[in-house]
Amino acid sequence: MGNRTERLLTIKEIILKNKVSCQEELLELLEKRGLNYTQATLSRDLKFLKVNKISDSGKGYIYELQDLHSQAKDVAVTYAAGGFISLQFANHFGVVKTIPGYASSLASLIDKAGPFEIIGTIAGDDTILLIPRDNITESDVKNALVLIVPELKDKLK
Amino acid sequence: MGNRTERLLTIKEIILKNKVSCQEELLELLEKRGLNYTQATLSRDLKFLKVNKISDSGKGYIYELQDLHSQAKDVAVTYAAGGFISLQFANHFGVVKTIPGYASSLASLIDKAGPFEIIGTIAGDDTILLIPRDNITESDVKNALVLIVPELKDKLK
DNA sequence: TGAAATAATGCATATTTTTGCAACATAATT
DNA sequence: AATTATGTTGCAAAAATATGCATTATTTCA
Repeated sequence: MGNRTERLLTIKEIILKNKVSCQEELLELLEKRGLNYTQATLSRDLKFLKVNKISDSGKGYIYELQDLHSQAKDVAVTYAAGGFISLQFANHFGVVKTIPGYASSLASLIDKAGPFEIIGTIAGDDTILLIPRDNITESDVKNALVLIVPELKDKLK
Repeated sequence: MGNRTERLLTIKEIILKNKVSCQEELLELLEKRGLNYTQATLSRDLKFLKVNKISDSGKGYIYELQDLHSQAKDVAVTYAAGGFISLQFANHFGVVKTIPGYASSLASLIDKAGPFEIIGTIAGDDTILLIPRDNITESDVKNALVLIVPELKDKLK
C-alpha cells in the first residue's frame, strides 16, 4: 500500500509543526488530511520514525522528531560556556563569575533547563547567583550544571 | 518526607548511567538502593524531572534527562555541515559533494539519524550517494537532510 | 503548641501505548 | 499463474503510564 509513505511523511510534518501529546490526537490530525488509520498503526509508525516524547512546559509531554532533537540550544550552550570563569559557594548559595556580559545568557540556559537541584538564578552582568533547593549539596549543584553545559565539566573539578 | 530529594537525585543518577525503558524497571533499581516507592510516584517524579523517553536502537525507548538532551551530536553536526558543498539529484539518487575528506563524517551523521526517507548512503572522500526509499521525492530528501543538519537549510534552497 | 494549609504518597482506576495474532496485500520465485 | 515469502494493518488484549481521591506527612502561622 503506497499510502504508508504518505502517512509517514505527513506524520513527520505534523509533529514538526504541532505540539502533539498523544496518539489519539495525532490520529485526528491525520483524519483531517484524509488519512484514516488506527492508533496501533501510529504506535508502530512513531517507533519506526524514532519519534521521542519529550517534556514540554505547556502540554506536559509532546512528540518530537529525533533528528530535530539535537540541534536547538547548542550554539547557545557553547557560547555561554565560553564565558564561564568560576563557581564558588557561600552559605549554600552558588556564585558563578563570568566574562562581563555573559552572565544572563548562561543563567538563561540554566533556567530553561530547570534542574530540580536549582530553584532559580539571579544574574547581573558578570555574576550569577544560584539558589539551590533545600538539602542539595554543592556537588549536586555542580553535577546539575555539567548536565546543562557539558563544557564546564573540566572547569568545575 | 526528606527522602523525596534523595529519591530524585538517585533517579537522575540511575537514568544517567543506565538504559531504563520503563517505570517498573526503574522501581526495581531504586529498591536495590533501599528506596521503596510505587509506580505512581515515579510517574510524577519523571514528569517533575522533565525526563524524556527517547528512541534507542537497543531497547526501543529509554528514559533520558532533558538536560543531557541538547549536548550530544552537536559538535559533529557543525563540523560536518561546514564541509558541505552541494546536493544534486540524478535518476532519483542524491549526490552530495563535500570538501575532500568530509564525506564520511557527514554520511555517518545521516546514517546515525536514519531518516526513513533515505535507505542508506555510500560515501567516498568528497562524494556521498544518497539512496532514497521508493516514492520519496527530492524535496522529501532535502527536508530530511535539513532535519539532521539544520545548517544546510539555506544552502539547499 | 495546636490548628490549618500545603505537599507527598499509595491505592485503585483511567488513559495511553505496545504487541500477538490473524487477515489481507504486495512482491518474489519457480 | 500458482506458490511462497514479506510486509502492512486492524483488532483485541496486555503492558505501561497518568491521575482522582483519600490518607498521611510536613510546613506555616497564629
